[in-house]
Amino acid sequence: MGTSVTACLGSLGRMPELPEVESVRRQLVPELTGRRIVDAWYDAHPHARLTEVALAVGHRIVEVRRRGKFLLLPLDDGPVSPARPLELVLHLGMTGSLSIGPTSTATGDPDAGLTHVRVRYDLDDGRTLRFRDPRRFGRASVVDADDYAATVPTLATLGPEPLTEAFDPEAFAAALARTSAPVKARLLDQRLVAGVGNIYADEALWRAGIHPASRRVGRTRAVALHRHLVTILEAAVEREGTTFRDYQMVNGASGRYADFLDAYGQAERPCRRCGTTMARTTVAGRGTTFCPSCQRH
DNA sequence: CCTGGTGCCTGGGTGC
DNA sequence: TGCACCCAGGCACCAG
Repeated sequence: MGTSVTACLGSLGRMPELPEVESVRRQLVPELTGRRIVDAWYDAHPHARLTEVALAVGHRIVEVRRRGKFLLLPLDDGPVSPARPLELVLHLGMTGSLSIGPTSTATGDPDAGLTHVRVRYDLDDGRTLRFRDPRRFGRASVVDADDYAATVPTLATLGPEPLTEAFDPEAFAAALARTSAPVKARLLDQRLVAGVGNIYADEALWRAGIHPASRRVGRTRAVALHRHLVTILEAAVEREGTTFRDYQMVNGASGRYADFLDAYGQAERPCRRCGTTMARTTVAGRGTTFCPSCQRH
């Protein structure tokens, strides 16, 4: 029961996109599945995106799922069976991370030496799940399962999971054809496809040879972009296991992961495809790196 | 409906 | 060494 080591299951300095969140999910499954939440505490900061956190108390975590960048923890009926099943929704934002470690009674320190803890859940195995979030961009909410429209808007309109058959190339191409916004803005807005953030948007657009600010992406290029998105996300999910362990900051990414990046963080370096100096601009309000030569509008 | 712009938040980096 | 400034960005929200 319990452990003296606090396992960190977070982003460790990189913004968590689908592969990072999937990695966290896989680490959480053996720790949290079947555990009952016996007590809760949360940060009362007025801008904290923490709602109904305490409703989880008394309920067991049935499983640990993921949709896009959201972690979804369905809860069992608990002591008082609610009209609808409850679900704990977690989003790591930019800087969020989760850890499982000793309870406050074991250490005398509620946060076990950790900084910026926003939520604590004491578990029935004598350990505590802690949600850390220095910049408060993440969220934690207990909501009615599968009824997100009023509670988690982005989740309510979330697009298909890119690593499932629900992510269809023809539907993706058709959706892109229907928009006039920059293609990168559409990749980031979570409705066309779930889980893509700034890093993988830049990477996929580079691979597909598409300018991030392009407002016209025809069927052929859209299908290529779809294929590259899947390939890149699959590769990133595979690499996550090692990325968390030997974490080192290099251009905002871990040591091993940095070698994998062709666009993100590569400004002023030669394009790995054509040698042109990579450029940096702003698209959809986000820092964007691209090759001005081989990524076309 | 769609689109683009702004604010939230704070650690870390830069420039003087 | 100290200090002011500014950037990173996922998502919510708002105006047009």
